[in-house]
Amino acid sequence: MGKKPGLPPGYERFRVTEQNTPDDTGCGLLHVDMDAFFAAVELRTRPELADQPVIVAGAGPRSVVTSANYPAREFGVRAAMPAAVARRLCPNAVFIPPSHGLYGEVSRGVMAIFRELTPLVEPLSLDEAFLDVSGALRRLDATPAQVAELIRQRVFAEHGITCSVGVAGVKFVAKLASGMAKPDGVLVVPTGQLLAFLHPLPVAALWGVGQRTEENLRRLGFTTVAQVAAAPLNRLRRAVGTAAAEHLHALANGRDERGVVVDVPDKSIGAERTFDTDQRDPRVLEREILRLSERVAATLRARHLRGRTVSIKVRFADFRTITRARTLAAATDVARVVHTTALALLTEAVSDAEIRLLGVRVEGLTGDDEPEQLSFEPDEPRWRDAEIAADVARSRFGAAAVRPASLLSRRSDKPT
DNA sequence: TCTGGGGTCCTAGAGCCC
DNA sequence: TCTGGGGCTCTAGGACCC
Repeated sequence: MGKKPGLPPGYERFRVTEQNTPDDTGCGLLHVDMDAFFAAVELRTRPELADQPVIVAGAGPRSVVTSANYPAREFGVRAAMPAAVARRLCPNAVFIPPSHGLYGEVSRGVMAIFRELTPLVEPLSLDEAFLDVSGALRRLDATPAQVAELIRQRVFAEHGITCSVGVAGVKFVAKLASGMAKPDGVLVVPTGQLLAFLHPLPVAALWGVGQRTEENLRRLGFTTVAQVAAAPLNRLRRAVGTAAAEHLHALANGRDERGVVVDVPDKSIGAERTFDTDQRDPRVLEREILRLSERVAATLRARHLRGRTVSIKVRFADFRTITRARTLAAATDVARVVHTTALALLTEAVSDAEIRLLGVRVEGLTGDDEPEQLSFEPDEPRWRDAEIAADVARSRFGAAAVRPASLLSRRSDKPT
């Protein structure tokens, strides 16, 4: 969401229309991206708002825009923009709080449509996925562009939202194309025109070039993809480091060997919270660390994972951010262990400072069926049993059914 | 304008082992 | 015994993505 839409001058020839069908031979990779996904899902039940600016954002004083429909974007509203700024830019917009459960539901339905067409589906987030349809064309009796159109028709018919599709022979070009096809369109980049498509674009079009890297590249005189493609690797390395230089050079020359990966394993599980107002009370901070540890451990158990490294993130009032990590003797999914470690890290790293955000993350994940190393915490198995029992109670009676005693009282820090 | 929350990947330094 | 270097792991921070 929040990608830069729009077609550069001269790129109409790549768009699929009734009059124009670019050659899609060998273009088996599709990138499908829902248009203004969260806002579009909300508009299904409030169609009378379709032509008005609609912004999905949390209600807190520090919330940001999660999604904005196209009328709102005309006022300059973008995803990740502070909600207060969005309100100033577009005072007449309708603000809707996000309903993440609903978006997950719609997302599962859409992904199911993709999987009916091809087993090679790689979801990137709730609202986008790569599909490799090259092996399914004969069975579907269709070209890649026709599969793209079929997907769009079915997603709209069954879920009432529009999506855009990029069709190409390599992944990142398909992704670029879907962004340019927005809203509600299909773009095909014929294999023979890959470089003609890529080279006029600004460097920021390349996957992995954000604000900082763009600025570094610009300082060295690189503003277009063509310039990066022609650059000596050594000069690029100076701008962006070894790995990024090789990566960008390959992409700029249209090389992207990555295939569609169906099962991308989780590398870490985390949770974080920005306080409505900065906090320095140790009791508030300790309770938040406990709450976050509980959430992270519950997610680990739900996904049958354990992790060996516990890390915390602390963002101070001045936005300076630090992280601290500790690797345990054995992988864990027990909140008690995550909490004890995270709290120790917090106590060592911070004393008496105004804190804006706290986060807890567990990394170095393995499956919970892998052979267990003995923990140094003798009570860990008992804590684990107790937490699993609490998981069961929560699944039956709701999330509030079982909570640590220290999370039950006091509304002063407004637990969420 | 003033910056959420969930992630991944890369770099660089320190410490350790061989 | 001392030293250097390579490889590995851990840690911290930064950039990026949606």
